[in-house]
Amino acid sequence: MKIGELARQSGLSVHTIRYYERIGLLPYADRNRSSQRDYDASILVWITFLGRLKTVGMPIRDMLRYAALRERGVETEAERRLLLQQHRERVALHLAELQDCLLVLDTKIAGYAGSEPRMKDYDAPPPQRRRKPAGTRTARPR
Amino acid sequence: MKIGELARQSGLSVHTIRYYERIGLLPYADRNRSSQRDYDASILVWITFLGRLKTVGMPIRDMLRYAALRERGVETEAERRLLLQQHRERVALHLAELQDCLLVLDTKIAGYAGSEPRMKDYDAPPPQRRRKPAGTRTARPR
DNA sequence: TCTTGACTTAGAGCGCGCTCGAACCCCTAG
DNA sequence: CTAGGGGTTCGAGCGCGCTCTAAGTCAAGA
Repeated sequence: MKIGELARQSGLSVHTIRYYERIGLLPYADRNRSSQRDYDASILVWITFLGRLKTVGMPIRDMLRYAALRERGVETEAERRLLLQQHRERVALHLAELQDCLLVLDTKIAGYAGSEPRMKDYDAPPPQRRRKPAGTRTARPR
Repeated sequence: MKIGELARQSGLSVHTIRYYERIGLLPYADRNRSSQRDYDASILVWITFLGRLKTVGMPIRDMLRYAALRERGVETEAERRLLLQQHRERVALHLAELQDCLLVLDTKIAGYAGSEPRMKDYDAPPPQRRRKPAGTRTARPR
């Protein structure tokens, strides 16, 4: 499979695939005799997994650590597990925070919806006095 | 309240506060006679709200739209509600995705933990053939 | 009076994760 | 034979959200 095909199948752009290889997220791909990358379908499994790590917000530098461990084989499994677990915790925290905020947002949305009892907080006119008349960009000389 | 104090109380850095004012996320603050920003505590309410929008991943450009509407007063409430609702939907979707991925991660972690039955997929040696011998950076001349 | 430290501005720089451009190569169909 | 549509490399550029620097002002305490 050439890079364009892999792009179609993986959803990554050709540019991104090359970029990922460059930085080490994707293993160096064999080239055919015209120096074109020739992929095995199995790479899709790894790309899918990377996609999931990305979805859960793992930064590339951590994916790189994972990828490096993976290339070193079975002996690194414990370490890989740890890496995933640690990120898992971070995600769980973030998830909780997200849900909290979502609740607050919902309350606020509900407040906008009802015509009478409105949330006191954020809807008052700007708490600071008004913006300076436009064009008066802090005329203090230096 | 001067900017340093606001920074302490809000958790934003002084730099960030000034940046937010510059781009319009925070209303232009009054200056005292030495040109120093003088904040009213009520600004904290707005900053807190901004923080929540940030937590739920709203890009600054959307916060700006919201802030602009807010400065225009009560008549823009419907629009603001819409803005929040739309973002709410995006977040809800993201949340679901996140939870899915977390499940998959957990399965994988569990796979690493158990010594015998391991997930077939991602633990095989790299699906591509091995990385080129180090140092052989694509010697094809151009 | 002098020092310290918090403040001011304009503008440059940074880390992240891509994204694109230039200039070139190679294969295939018409 | 030629045109088109893939592919290749290196390296620059971009959008985001800050973050920092330089050079200066100002006010309070020793």
